Amino acid sequence: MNIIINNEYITFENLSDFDLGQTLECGQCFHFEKIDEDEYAFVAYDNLYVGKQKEDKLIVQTFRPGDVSQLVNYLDLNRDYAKIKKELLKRDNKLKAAIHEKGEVRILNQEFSETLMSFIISQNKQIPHIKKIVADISKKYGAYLGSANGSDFYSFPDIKTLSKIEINDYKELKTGFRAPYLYDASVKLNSYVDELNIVNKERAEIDNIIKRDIFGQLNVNEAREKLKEIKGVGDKVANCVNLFSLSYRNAFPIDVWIKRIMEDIYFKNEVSKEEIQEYAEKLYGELGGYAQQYLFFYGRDKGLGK
DNA sequence: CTCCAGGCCGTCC
DNA sequence: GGACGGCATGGA
Repeated sequence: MNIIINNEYITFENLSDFDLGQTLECGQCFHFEKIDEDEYAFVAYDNLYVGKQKEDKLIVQTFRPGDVSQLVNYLDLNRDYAKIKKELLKRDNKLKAAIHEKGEVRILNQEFSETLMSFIISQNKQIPHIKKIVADISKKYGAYLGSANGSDFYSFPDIKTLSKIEINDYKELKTGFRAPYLYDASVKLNSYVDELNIVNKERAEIDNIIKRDIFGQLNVNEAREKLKEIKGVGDKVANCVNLFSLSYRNAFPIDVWIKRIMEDIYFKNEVSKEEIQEYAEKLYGELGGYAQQYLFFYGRDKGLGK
């Protein structure tokens, strides 16, 4: 991979095992819009990016001076996915079709607070509606970041701002029964900031400190239980946060889709979530998160097990 | 009109 | 500890 910086444009050359569209559309994040063929506007932390990819070349427009390494880390571009896929196929050749079709997905390293709130919203909702609510919350409480293709983009509200949002405010944003859950999450997020005595820090740094000092010493099971202290967070939401934000690549979230897909591919009949969890752990081990995402995206696209 | 959505909670046994 | 209904809202 080669990186060239020219004013507000960052160009990545010789990319491998990466597709921006696949990475954003696979269901791991909700704060983006497709604005043209192979062109996406996406928000990470308090940055807006507009990326256009042609084969192994990606050009990203930025909207304020920032650290390139932040974007590289967000997109997980410094990891050897060829090696991961090779190892996964060695463990289980049944992943072949999924990896062949969706093998250019990368697992993002997203901001903890936004990922947590987004996946609390995600329960019992379809992806387009999750995206709408995330955009609405950002528009109402976040900061304006820039415009792309006629649409305005806003940051997801930071923790300090979240702490001022009341249950009824969330209800007005059509979050329904999730409103008290979102409120409780914002209280917990704020308590982390207080507990760690984080003052006067930049947004990304606050995120780093929470990840390091609250979750850094925990294994994936401990982190999941810690997250479940938040109302409205169960096994599935917790594992999504583990995988897509806290970098536990062995987390294997089980939702209605992955359950049906696993039953279709491996079991040929209905099995419990616990059984699937155990099976995935044995089969994929520390690479479970990658396998889960290839399977989820592939299966959802194919309508497997519907 | 019905049924379901990247689930989880409270209550029941 | 396992099963089950309820839950807000929107789209098929």
